[in-house]
Amino acid sequence: MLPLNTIRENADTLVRALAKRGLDAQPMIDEVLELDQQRRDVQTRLDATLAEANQLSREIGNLFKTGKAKEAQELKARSGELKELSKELSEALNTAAEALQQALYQLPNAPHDLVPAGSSETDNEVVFQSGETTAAGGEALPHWELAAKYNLIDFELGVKITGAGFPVYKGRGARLQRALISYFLDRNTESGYEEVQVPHLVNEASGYGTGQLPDKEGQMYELRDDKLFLIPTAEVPVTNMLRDVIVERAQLPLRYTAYTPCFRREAGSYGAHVRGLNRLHQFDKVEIVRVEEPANSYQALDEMVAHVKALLESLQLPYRILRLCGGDLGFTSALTYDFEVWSAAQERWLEVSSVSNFEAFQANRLKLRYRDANNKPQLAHTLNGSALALPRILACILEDYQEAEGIRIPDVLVPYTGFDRIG
RNA sequence: GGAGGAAUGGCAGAGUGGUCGAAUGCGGCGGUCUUGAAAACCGUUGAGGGUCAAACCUCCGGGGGUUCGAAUCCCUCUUCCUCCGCCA
Repeated sequence: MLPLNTIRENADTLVRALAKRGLDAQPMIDEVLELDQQRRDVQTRLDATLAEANQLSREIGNLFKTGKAKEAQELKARSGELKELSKELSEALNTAAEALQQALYQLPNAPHDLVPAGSSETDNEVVFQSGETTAAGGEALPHWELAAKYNLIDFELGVKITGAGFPVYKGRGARLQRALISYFLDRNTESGYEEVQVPHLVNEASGYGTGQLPDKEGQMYELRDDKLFLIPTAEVPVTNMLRDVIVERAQLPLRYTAYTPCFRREAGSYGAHVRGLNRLHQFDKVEIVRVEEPANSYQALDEMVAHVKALLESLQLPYRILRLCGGDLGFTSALTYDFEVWSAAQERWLEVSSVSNFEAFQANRLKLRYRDANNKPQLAHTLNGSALALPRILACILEDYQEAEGIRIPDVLVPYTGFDRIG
């Protein structure tokens, strides 16, 4: 949710920025400004009414104290009127505030200057590409065949237990995934991210805090009896740790890393391109989250990008970095870099990380603030990124590291796996 | 799951119907003193709305009610604590 004062002060800039999403935001902005004005008008009238009522109560109290009960009784009549009026105004205020809130919820974050205009992923900008993208050539097997061949992952078993998109990892496949998790957590921790273990179910307030709610509940699994949601990403519980918090400036930046499973309904996505590990309903991910002063948040974004780069370099996987265009940019993000790794057998790029700066968009919903140089509470900036998403990394390692007689394990992982090849 | 108790400012903790946004202590910040520091003393110190600035309004876990007036009384929800039961 864009902060109201940003909308009031920079309406024109916002409209121009939002145009990059292919959105004509002018009518929405106008509506917000009008609803804001209405809300304030009602608030002003309510305040005046309450002020008079408070004054009157004091007078009545004094009259009673000095034994002038009769005069006090007379004033009660006016008090009753004021009460009636304040009740009406209070309801009007709620209505106005609710309408404003709803309008604000509809507005996506304003894209940063660097975001290219564009309508789909074809308009994303490749900002970096590493070396060779062909590792194994025409003989390469896709990871689902490798997984079957070496008994690493059993997709059918997952179907039996739960359904499609819930694979069972076995033996060295399970061990390799666990190794990756540990490796990523260790590297993140070394870089100053504090490891946290968080709930995998979140309440509604948390869903609103990071922007999954309203409107996107269809993407999450919901436990209706308890009004809880399975997390689609660790971003939700981790960022919501800071909900309703005012952070001292000296404590910034806050840096967290968390490993969690992620649950996504992915309704409507089927077909060959979702085979194997490409798209799952449950997958593992190690996430990094930062809270920053606004002045530092883009430097922080660059650091996070550099960090994820270093992880991929250390695994020696071919990858590229995309700057998402306006049309592909997430609702809550101002600037996002996607990382994609080359899948040698499928001969396509697989997204393994998405690193975003949300600026004050989430903080505004979360009421996450810090004290500025004048000690005044201001909205902080939040950022997060995957470091990294496991299944696709696993898929690319299997495919890109395959040899005639098995699969090699990237050097950095060997201390974690305890073996240096599969097969 | 059963029975009790509690929820107040960064923390601790007063406050049971009227000038209480809230005593006091600790912590924080500023100052006096000091070569410097500590101690001591003085001052200051919640958030949001609103205003050029003020006035003013809201907030004592959430919601509702009683009353001219609620942190204080009533209802309800949530959370926490104690005891019992169950349990990884």
